Amino acid sequence: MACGGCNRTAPRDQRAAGLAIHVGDRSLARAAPRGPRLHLKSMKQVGVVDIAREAGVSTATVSRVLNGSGAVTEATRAHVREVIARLGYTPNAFAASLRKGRNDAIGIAVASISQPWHVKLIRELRRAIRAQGFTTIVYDLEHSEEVLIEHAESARRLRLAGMVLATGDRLDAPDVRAALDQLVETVPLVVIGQQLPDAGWTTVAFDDVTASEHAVQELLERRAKPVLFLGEAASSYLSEERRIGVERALRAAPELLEGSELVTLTAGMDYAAGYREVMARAASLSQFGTVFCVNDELALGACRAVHELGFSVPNDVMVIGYGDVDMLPYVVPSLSSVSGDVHAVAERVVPAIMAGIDGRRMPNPAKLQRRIVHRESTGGSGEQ
Amino acid sequence: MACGGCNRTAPRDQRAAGLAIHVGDRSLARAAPRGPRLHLKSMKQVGVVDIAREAGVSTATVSRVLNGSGAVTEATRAHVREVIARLGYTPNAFAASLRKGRNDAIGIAVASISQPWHVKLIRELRRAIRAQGFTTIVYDLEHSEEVLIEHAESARRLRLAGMVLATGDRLDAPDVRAALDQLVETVPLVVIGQQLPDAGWTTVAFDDVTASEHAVQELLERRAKPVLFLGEAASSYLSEERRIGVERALRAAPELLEGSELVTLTAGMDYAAGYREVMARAASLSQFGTVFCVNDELALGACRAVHELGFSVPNDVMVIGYGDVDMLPYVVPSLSSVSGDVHAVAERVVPAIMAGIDGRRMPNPAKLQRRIVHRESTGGSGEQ
DNA sequence: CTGAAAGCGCTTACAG
DNA sequence: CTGAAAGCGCTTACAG
Repeated sequence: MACGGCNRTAPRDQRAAGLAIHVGDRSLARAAPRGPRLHLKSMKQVGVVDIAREAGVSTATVSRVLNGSGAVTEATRAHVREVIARLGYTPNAFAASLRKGRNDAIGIAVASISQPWHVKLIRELRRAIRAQGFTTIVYDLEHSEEVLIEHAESARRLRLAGMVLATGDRLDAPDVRAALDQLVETVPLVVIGQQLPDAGWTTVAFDDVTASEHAVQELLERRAKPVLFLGEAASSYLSEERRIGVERALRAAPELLEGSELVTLTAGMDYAAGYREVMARAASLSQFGTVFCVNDELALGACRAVHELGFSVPNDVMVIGYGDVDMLPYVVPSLSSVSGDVHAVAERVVPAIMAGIDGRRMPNPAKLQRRIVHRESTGGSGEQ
Repeated sequence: MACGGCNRTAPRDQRAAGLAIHVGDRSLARAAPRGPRLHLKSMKQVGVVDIAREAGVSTATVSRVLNGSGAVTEATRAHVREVIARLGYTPNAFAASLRKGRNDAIGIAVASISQPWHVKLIRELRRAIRAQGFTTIVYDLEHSEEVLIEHAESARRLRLAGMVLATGDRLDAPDVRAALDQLVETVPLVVIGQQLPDAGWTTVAFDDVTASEHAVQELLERRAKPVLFLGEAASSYLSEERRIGVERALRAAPELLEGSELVTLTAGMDYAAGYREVMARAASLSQFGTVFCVNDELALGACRAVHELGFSVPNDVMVIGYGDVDMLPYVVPSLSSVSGDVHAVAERVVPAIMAGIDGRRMPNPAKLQRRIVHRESTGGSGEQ
């Protein structure tokens, strides 16, 4: 397409008719085409050849200046930089990565960015990964297997240098497992939170069984009554680990285990679910000494329900969550939680992913320990 | 590098010595080199030529099958697909984008993914953008100008099809403004939340002045006492808008304006800041009828402080936030908030970004209206 | 220290 | 419906 004002070629229509793009194996029909693309400020973008011509050097020299590689005279370097700035040149990341045969980006995929612990983890990992000279790209799985599979496909297409996957959702559904197995063929992977049998990747995990067991032991010392456990064993690996720990602690006192209730949630693990499950037990709530929740959102909802039912936290029933998000000290009553240190996670993950990039496979590090933080909702003190 | 087991060439060392990568204008020294890269499962990755050879067709046909473009016999298509699956081929996104001269990804940059409203917005935008046949890429600005500038640079290098930027932080610092002006030269941009003069992009915003004014008017009807306003005018555009609305409502009653305090926070707008500012006013708290916060996190921290000081929310002082995040109905007392609909935002943003991609510039749509949600912290009822 | 030239893996007119 | 060939914008041996 010719352009009146200049002798350059206009870029092709960005949104051609009937074009289909592939996401995973499905193809999404493209929306109806719009008119041909008008031009923004500039037409054909400037490239290394334009810089080279204008600076009177070769493209090789421009590239060397761009990448700080090879030796270039300080004078040449300064001159090329000046031309780059003057022409407003931005390197094309695709061309560079294609030629180099690698991508310096590492993916960080988390179960949900609406969970504050995952956000903390993302930021900690980003910092640690950048310190190694890599960039990062964030993936929000929205607790969806379909989205995970899609992102795994995207990671392969983008030839990511590595991938970190943090989720408590089960990864053993056949199609999910297949997607991960395929991913790990070409992209080094570190999974945070769960170990699958014969997995071709490194796993970093907390010892949730022990943490839950200890937490319940401490709570039973405070009040020797049955426990109401809220988790989602069906699709959640972490719920299962935590349930096992709770059961283990309760087995020390058979009559307590007898009276306890280990709920399997099926419709989410958010504020509403915690609220709903406790409200549904209005009649039997007084038999429990503790509501033990697999995350802090459930715990907050549970507290609200206890309050609405006319009971007191912690005088009538104690409540504890998992994750220790920033908000907990500020709610009334302040919420107790089982805490996991993101810094410790990042310290294990980064060497493992770097090893993967170097073609080595690092063995799984020892499980990380969690810490129980008692606040008002379990009678307080202890620490913090 | 030769490889004993196969006759293919090993990929180059992924992490060469002394290599530097560029982020913005700085170059990060790469960590010390490790040993040469060992191979994962496969060596040279399979490409279209391998598929073409194995299938007995041309690379053009393989490409057509891959993209669903052009006409291909159903038999050929099926055969090529079989070969692709058998050889485990994944297209190289760099090569495709380089050749096509475009990227079908749209960036979504938000001030902070630790704020639930932004997470809701990301998900709503992702859904709407995908429906248009584009993929998305999430950027977390961490409330940092430096990170924003970095991401703008990244967006240009990646030749993103478009960019959506949602932040209440001021964008008028010279280097930030320069980065955005440069970005918009090549990448269509839509900014959510604030209008800058002579901006080359479309803005979608709420009418925060009016919303704040109305909210304070309603609260003054409930209790005609001065207001404690918590915001961060220095670096926050949204704080300023909201402060103006609050002042406007207070001007109706000069003695109330007189007694009110409009605080300019300087160290963040999180739970801790809300808590700290109210605690610092232990002596004077009883003079205020309302604590008006520019976000929900501040409001939660403020509630806690009121509680610790021995006052009651809402009987002694009312508290209201901004954003209406999911948790608010579940805290005690449940928190009132000024709500903004992410769906309405996405409905304005997507056509604007599509227009930008088509080379058109859409005028700013009318400001969106917010809704005041009264819960227990302002005396409840009203709605919800 | 610098340049000429090949090539990364795709897609797309163009020709048949 | 299919193929041969050019070329997207870089980087990198290689030669000087």
